[in-house]
Amino acid sequence: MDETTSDEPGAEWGTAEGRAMIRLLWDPPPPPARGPRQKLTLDQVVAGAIEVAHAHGVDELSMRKVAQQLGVGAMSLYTYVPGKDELFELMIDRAWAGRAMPDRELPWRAQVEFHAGEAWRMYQANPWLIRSNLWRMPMGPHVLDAQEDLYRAVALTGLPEGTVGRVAGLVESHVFGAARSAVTDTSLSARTGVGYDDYWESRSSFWGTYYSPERFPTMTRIWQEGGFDEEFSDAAWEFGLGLLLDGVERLTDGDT
Amino acid sequence: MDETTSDEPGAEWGTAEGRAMIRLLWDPPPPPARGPRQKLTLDQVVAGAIEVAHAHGVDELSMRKVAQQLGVGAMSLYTYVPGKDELFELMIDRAWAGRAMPDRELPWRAQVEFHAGEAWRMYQANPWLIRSNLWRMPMGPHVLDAQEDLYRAVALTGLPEGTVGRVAGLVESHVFGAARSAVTDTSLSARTGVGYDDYWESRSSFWGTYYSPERFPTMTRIWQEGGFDEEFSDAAWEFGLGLLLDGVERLTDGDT
DNA sequence: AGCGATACAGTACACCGTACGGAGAGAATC
DNA sequence: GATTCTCTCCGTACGGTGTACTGTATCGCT
Repeated sequence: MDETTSDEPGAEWGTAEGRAMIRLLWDPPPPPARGPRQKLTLDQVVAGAIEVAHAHGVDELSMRKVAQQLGVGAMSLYTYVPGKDELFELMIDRAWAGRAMPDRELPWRAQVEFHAGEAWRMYQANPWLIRSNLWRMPMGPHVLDAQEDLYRAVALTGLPEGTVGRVAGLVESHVFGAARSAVTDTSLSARTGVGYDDYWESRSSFWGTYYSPERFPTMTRIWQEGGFDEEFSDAAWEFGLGLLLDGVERLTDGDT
Repeated sequence: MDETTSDEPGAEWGTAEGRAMIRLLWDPPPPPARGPRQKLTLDQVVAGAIEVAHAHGVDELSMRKVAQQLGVGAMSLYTYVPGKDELFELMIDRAWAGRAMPDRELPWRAQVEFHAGEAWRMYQANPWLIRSNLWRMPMGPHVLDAQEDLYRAVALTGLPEGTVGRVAGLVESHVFGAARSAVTDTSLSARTGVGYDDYWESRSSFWGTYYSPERFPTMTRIWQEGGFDEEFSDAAWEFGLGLLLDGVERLTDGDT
């Protein structure tokens, strides 16, 4: 930690750290001119980390495991990356790199729906994105490109700028929430070895002992009507998105 | 990983674990009849853990710290609680216990908005709820009571059961997402010692070096119009909720 | 009084992120 | 060609984590 705390206030080291991270995200890693050749590339390190997250789950993601996966010593990773947090930011930006962009000829609603679908795909393909408390959105090129394009699509509505920002945030946030539910459920299933239906049975002591239809009448009614059956399918989040975009359409109609 | 795969299918140990957790959540802790008197109560343990989470942040929450806070040895906690995960589930249910219920005489929309406001308050008062990857919604009495009441309020719309479940989920998920943004931002500020505006300045190398208005025209426009200024206020999530409930109202109108 | 169950807590183990320092590789300089 | 300087790789170590195990002290019951 060379903090180099000079006379300037504490904002300074934040800059140094931030600059290093930004450079890591935006610049291709400069090949080491002087010393011995590197055994790996930054891309390989990030890919290896993602592989570990896929194989063992994000909770098991550790520098030692990543290093083992790549066939190097644990401390060697620190020549590619300042630390685990930074490695994780790179993983996130790489996941966002897989998001396709919608056809710009489509109407705005179709474009926004396309973006939401891509986000959903991304979370399904990379569940480790959701199950981590390390996550703050990095200012990586792929993240920003995708966000910019979503903003652009929403801006086609002609709504004022502030509203465009909010609506785009709502769309991302909504898909994230739906994915969080789905991933939490499936990862729970994987961990306990029981599926969605079995899970409730396995806690049947609860239903017999503590649950009473008198205390939870609405939940009971919804459950009886099968309202919880397709909770974690595509239909669930598409329904919510539809509601949201209906609201947006109403905004645009009243606007003119 | 001792899976103890006996002749019964894997649901078996899940049951034992689950039953213990459910009992912990729903039954007052049985006072130990036989041995020496306990120095603490389960409630005190949970309260101490929450205190630690508040004081040091959820990342610093550890069994040793909780024990120290309570003036006992680390291992003594395990006589009250099977492990850290279970303790955390108890913390969550306790947080939900603080959620007030709306006046049942109000129209459904006001009741739902009240619930959303309570959820927002809860997340603001307990930021550790959001910054943890341990979180899966426990089937605790306070969680279920609050959810039941939200379902009840949504059901006042007269929508079909499946839709009621989805809308309620959307409301909770929306507030959670907004709170996640807000909490992530403020905790980031606390950690780096720089506020929202300063943060961007501290990464100013990015704006000068890599950001180009040509690549991100919409973001630039929104930023210029001040569209990102009040991102983390109450207005932000209330706007989204309004959009959502507008969509719901449209559903009910078309229903009759 | 003695027995058996139980709470408390010390020690230990495996694992984590990462600071530090040494050994060796290879380009740049003399 | 010899030297110097930089940089990679990695072994070791430190302080932290959750928690299994074990021993001891304490209490209610017989």
